[in-house]
Amino acid sequence: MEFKGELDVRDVMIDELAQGKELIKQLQSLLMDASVSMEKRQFLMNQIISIYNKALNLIRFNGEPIVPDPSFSSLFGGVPQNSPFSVAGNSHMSCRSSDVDEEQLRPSKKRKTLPRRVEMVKMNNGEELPGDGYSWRKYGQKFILGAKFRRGYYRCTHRHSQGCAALKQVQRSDEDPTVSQVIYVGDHTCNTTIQITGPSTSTHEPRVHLTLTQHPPQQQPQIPTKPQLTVQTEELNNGDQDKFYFRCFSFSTAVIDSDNADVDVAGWLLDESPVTSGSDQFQASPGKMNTPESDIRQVFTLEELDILDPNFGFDNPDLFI
DNA sequence: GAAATTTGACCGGG
DNA sequence: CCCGGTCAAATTTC
Repeated sequence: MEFKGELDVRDVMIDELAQGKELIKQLQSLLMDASVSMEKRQFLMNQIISIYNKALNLIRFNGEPIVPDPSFSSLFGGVPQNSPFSVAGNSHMSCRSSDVDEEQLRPSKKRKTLPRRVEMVKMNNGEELPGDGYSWRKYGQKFILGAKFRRGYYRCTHRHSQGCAALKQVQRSDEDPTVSQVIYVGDHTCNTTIQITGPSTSTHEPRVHLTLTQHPPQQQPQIPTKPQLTVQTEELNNGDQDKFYFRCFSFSTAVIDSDNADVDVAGWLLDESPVTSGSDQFQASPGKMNTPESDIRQVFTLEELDILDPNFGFDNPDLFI
């Protein structure tokens, strides 16, 4: 049997350690913030430990394959047992599947597969998967050897209408049934828009529109992308009544598109607590969200949002109730 | 009635 | 031949 050369192993190690460094930076800022939950910190710490374990193993075994823990089925790509998987409390903490793909550690004769992204998702009420911004159609489920729960197979709803080839697989964790591992396979090539119109009164037209748009990729994507959020505003002059409701997605990038300003907002939005209120003032049109309205929560007023501030950051934890 | 889900059959890679 | 992934008919939900 043949394994990757020393150079490849070195590259993988550099990747791993660089990622570890990034996570430590994240952890550092989380530790400064008292409002961040213990689980979230634990999650990051476990990720860091996992990465350093892998790097150590690479050094110890000079790139030879590390036997994955059998309690992680093939779905988990050989993530060590001390991975974040056992840690509850975080939705949509994601990592590139290549992080855990043993193909990185040895050459494969298998044909190249579609890009994959792996996410650990904490389910709402321990039962239902929070929405990810896409519309999916289930096409199968199967018991996988060694797993307690069936794996669900989903494809993009727009597979036939737009030829979108995106797939996802969902499997509940054996250890923590309130957590599911979601694997996104391939990228969306569909162009879908979900529009949410803000609250209106009898005397005013709606003033805020949230539009979730998935654009087809411009180039060959390396990993599946996430949708963009556009916040469009009109007549921002009504003080307290300008509250609106924000969907709990995780985004890699959101775009605020105001009358005269286009503001790019980088950062991740994380679902951290159960949704509580506000769904009665919410309208969705013309499409529908693929999660229940209870998944919508009031987050901030327009004033708080400070929509014209180009430095506005969605990753400010104070925004989230 | 259309759309979504369930479920057993089928297929192909290893 | 086994197993993971997909298909498609049947069934359920909206």
